[in-house]
Parts: sequence; structure tokens; C-alpha cells
Amino acid sequence: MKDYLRSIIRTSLQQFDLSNDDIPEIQIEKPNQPEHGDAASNIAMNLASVLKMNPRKIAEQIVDGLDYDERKIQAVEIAGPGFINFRYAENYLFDALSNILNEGTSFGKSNSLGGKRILVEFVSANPTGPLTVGHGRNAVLGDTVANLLEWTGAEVDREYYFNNAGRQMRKLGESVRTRYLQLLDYDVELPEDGYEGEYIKDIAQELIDEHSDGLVDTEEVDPFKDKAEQVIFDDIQATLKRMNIEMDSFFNEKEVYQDGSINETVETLREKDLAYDKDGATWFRTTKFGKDQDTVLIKSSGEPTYRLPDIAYHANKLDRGYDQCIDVFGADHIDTYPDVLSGIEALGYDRSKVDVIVYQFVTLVKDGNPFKMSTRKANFVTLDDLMDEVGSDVTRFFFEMRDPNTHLEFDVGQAKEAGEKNPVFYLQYAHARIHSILRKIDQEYTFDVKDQPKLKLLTHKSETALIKSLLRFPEIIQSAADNREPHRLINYLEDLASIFTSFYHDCRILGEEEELVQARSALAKATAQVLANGLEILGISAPEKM
RNA sequence: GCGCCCGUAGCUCAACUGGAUAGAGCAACUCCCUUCUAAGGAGUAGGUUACAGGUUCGAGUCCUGUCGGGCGUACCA
Repeated sequence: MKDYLRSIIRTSLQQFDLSNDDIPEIQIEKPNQPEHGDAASNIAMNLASVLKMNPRKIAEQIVDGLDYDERKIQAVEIAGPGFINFRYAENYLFDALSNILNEGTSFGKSNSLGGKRILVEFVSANPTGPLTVGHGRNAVLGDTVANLLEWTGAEVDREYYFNNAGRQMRKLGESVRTRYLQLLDYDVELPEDGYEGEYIKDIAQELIDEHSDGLVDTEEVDPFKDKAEQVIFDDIQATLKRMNIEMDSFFNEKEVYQDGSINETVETLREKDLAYDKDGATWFRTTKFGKDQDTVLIKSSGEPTYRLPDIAYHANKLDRGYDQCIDVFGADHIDTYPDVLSGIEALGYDRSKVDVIVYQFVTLVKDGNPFKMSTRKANFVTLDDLMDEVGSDVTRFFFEMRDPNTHLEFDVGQAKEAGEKNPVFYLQYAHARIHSILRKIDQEYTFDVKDQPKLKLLTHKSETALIKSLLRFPEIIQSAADNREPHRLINYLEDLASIFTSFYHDCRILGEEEELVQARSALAKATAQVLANGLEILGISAPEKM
């Protein structure tokens, strides 16, 4: 419909002497006030300075030149400083409703990203401990954005990038070894900066179950580290699965070392004079890309910093033929990704193919005070704990309902309480209510399948409002996907559920004239479908009974 | 010090990328279950959109400055 409005406005604009450059994007939006119609354009105001005319005058001329289909548009009005307001025709609404019922589980899907292959990289937590609520925002955001992109036609792969080498993993192995020895009554102390979590003891216990005291004399950390990695990864995957997240691939940082691309990357940068040696280290000329300082790629110890494998990894992604790579990470990485972009640009890739979703940190509040989480110090709240308390639907919803770009406060003490009266139930409840009615209709009525519902009977203002809300669904998905902002979908679904509830109170279904029962049940069914499709994208269940 | 993000009702957050009278949910108060699920509904109250300027037909949204909070600013990841 928006496209249709844009096209007829564009046609009418031909009466003005305007070059294409002078015509701004034609914006169509839904007015806040119902009296202002179903759709509005501010085009006349935008053209006022170009045409040097009074915007209302421009609006009048545009409207005079509008050639619109009366089966779609019932009325066009000019209001305020020069808004052009459109009212949809009833027939259009009925056609749209019938279209929703026909499309069913695919209603809302589009092909705007058709043919595009997109890689979404998210979670990417190193296997040093269980996933915490801090990771939760990343995990849910990444998965939901991936779902949104799939609904707009893209072919999406989900990837988890990790590093099982390096200092932190070594500390982890040492910590397991210490706990192992302690469980066997040896008097040893946890190393400095060791991992203090209870889960380390569990891993040590597993080693005892498998090897008894056979590892007591093992000096190398590897057997402990490898066991820890395996146990922790199993745990992480179980947590993800519980949250309805399934990765397509896991990428070990080690791969970019083994296939030589680390070296290639450095060599290429050297050839282009973007890398050089100084003080025993290898530096990346990030000053060429607008930074204040150059950045170390390889430390004087010979060990690369994380930036180098990051650059090689992103090049690897693009080599795999993705049209777009999306990274999801927290605000603490905000200063590092420009280096990665500069790096792949230097290697000859198109940096616009890498897109980054930065989300702000989750602030944990316990007993009214904020506190810092640290995996190493074991003061964290795991996602599993959270799901034990409130379930996975509430957990996902919680991370999806807020703008990624704002700080999110999470009160542990109120988690369960919030779980009991969480807005997610409002959506699920509306869905369950509809199915309850549909079950009763199934029992009490037998509509002839060939008998199309007489949608023309749906003229109550609550019915009209509900239909109008339903048909916005596809454009909501589009904007949520384009902006990588799942909370837009949540806001919409809450609004829809609220409009449905008004309909539910104003318009009875059971016990009315049979034709009206059929028409209203069709409307209810379409509503349930949209709620279910929306919840599907959010990775949240849509129960038929509650 | 410098860079990025945030500041909206008592609390947690929206506001369709600059639109018309800034909205929900909790919490508070008043009502509504002989009616398809009360996990619901109707209503009351609650605001100088941190502050000060600026840009224009129009600013919560854009620009400048101030204040407050978060995160960075490593040869850590």
C-alpha cells in the first residue's frame, strides 16, 4: 500500500517542474491520531523550500493531480501545515484480510533480500565458563536478527567464533588442575587470576570419575584444559538450544593460523606499506585510516594480538561468498572494529559488506545495587539460572524488548516476579484466547468450506482497527530487519494484542448470526496467525492453551 | 584528557529515522467476573523529554556547550 501511495504521488508530482534530484524521498507514515487517517505524507512540506511555495498550496495541487483507485483509497484530505492524509477503502481492508488468511504461516515474509547470503556471527564467547545474562543479550539479538533477515528473504548462516588457545584458557586449565588436586586432598592453592567458579570443581570431579588419581603427576595443563573446554562447550550448546538457538557453524580462531592466512594478511599489509616493524613488534598503520595511533598486530613476543586473526577471519568470511557479514558485540568492542574494517579494506575487500550491531551492556542489579559480573571471579548470573526461574520465552523476550542501543537494567531479585507478569504473557494469552474460541467454533459450527466468510460484515470500529493493525505486519518486519532492531516487532505485537483485546470485548463471536460468527472467526484466526508468526520470529512459543 | 553510547512519568522502557495532542507496562487510587480464558477490561493521577542555546514551517529526535551515568582509550580478549 505504501508503495502504491508513493507511486501515485510521484505521478502527480510530474505537474511540477522538478528534476529528479529535487524530489525528496516520499515518506508515508501512519499518523498517531486516528482522525488523521490511515496513512499520511509530508511531501508537500518537504517540497516547500524547493518550490518556494506555501506547503498547503502544494498539497492542494498534488491532491488535485492524484489519480487513485477508489477500491483502495476512500478519501484524501489535506490537514495541518500541509499533510496529505489518506483513508483506506473498506474493500481494500477486506482483500488484505483475506490475503492474510491465504498466506497463513508465510504472511509477513518478503523477498527484499532475496538471493542474498548473510552470515551473522554472534555469541562468540570463549569456552571459559557458562553463558551469563551478559551473553544473553548478544545471543538473543543475533538469533532474532537472523530470523528477521530470513523473513525478508535472505539466506542466513549463524556462526559462533571462538578461541581455545591463549592465556585465559591456560588459566582455566590450571584452575581445573588445582581443583582436581584439591579434591584428592592435595594442599594446593588456586593460581593468581584463577577461575573461582563452582563449575570448575564439577569438571575436576568428572576427571576424577574418569581417571581416578591418574592425572596427579601430569604437569602439562592440556588434559585439564581440553576437558574443561569440552564440558563447557557442551554446557554452552545446551544453553543455546534451550534458548531456541541453533548455530550452523563454529569457527575456531586456530583455523586462520593453520591455513596461513595470518601470515598472508601481514604480508599483504606490508606490501601496501600498511604494516611495519618497530620495537620488535609489527604495527598496523591505522593512522592512515584516521586513528590517532598505529596499532600492534604482532607483539614483540611473536604472538599476534587479537586484531590480526580478527582481520583474517573477516576476510575468510567474505571469501566464503557472503554478501553481508553481521557481527554482534557489546559496547566494549566499539573501538576495535574500525581496525578490522580498515584491515579488510586494506586487503582489497569491500568494507561495507561488514556490518556491526553494537549493543549496550546489561547492568545487573542485586538487592538494589548494581554489580559487575566477572566469569573468572564467579560473580555472575547464568542464563540457565535465569531460564530456571522464568523460562526461555521470558528470557528471550526480555532481551528482545529493548532497543539494543540503550543500557539495559536487569534486576535479579525481580526476575521471577517480572516473569509472572511479563508482557510476553500478554501476547501469548491473546493467542491462546483466540484458539480457545476457534476450538469452540469447531465443535459448534460446520461452515461449508466453499462458503467464503462474508468479510463485509466486519464494520464495527474495533474490527476495522484490528484489520488495519494486521496489515501493518509485513512493513514492521521490514523495518525491524533493516534496522536490526527486534524491539520494533515487540512494540507492534503488543499494540496488536491490545487492539485484539478491544475487539474481543466489543464484538462477541459465539452466539451471533452464523454469517457473522464466520466472518469474525476469520478475523480472529488471522490475528492468531500474525501473533504466531511474530512470536515465531522472536523464537518464542505461541501456546494454544494457557 | 580524548572517543563512542545513554539521559523521556516514582520505576523499567516506547515514540515508525525531523511531523500533528510524547505513549505503554509495573507501582498507586476507583470501578468491572450469571457473558467466547480476569494472565483481562474501563477510568483517575503522574511530564519544562537532564540543563542552556541554535538550526526551520515543525525538535524527545539534528548542531554546539554544560551536567550526570556506562564503555573504551594496552605489545589483554
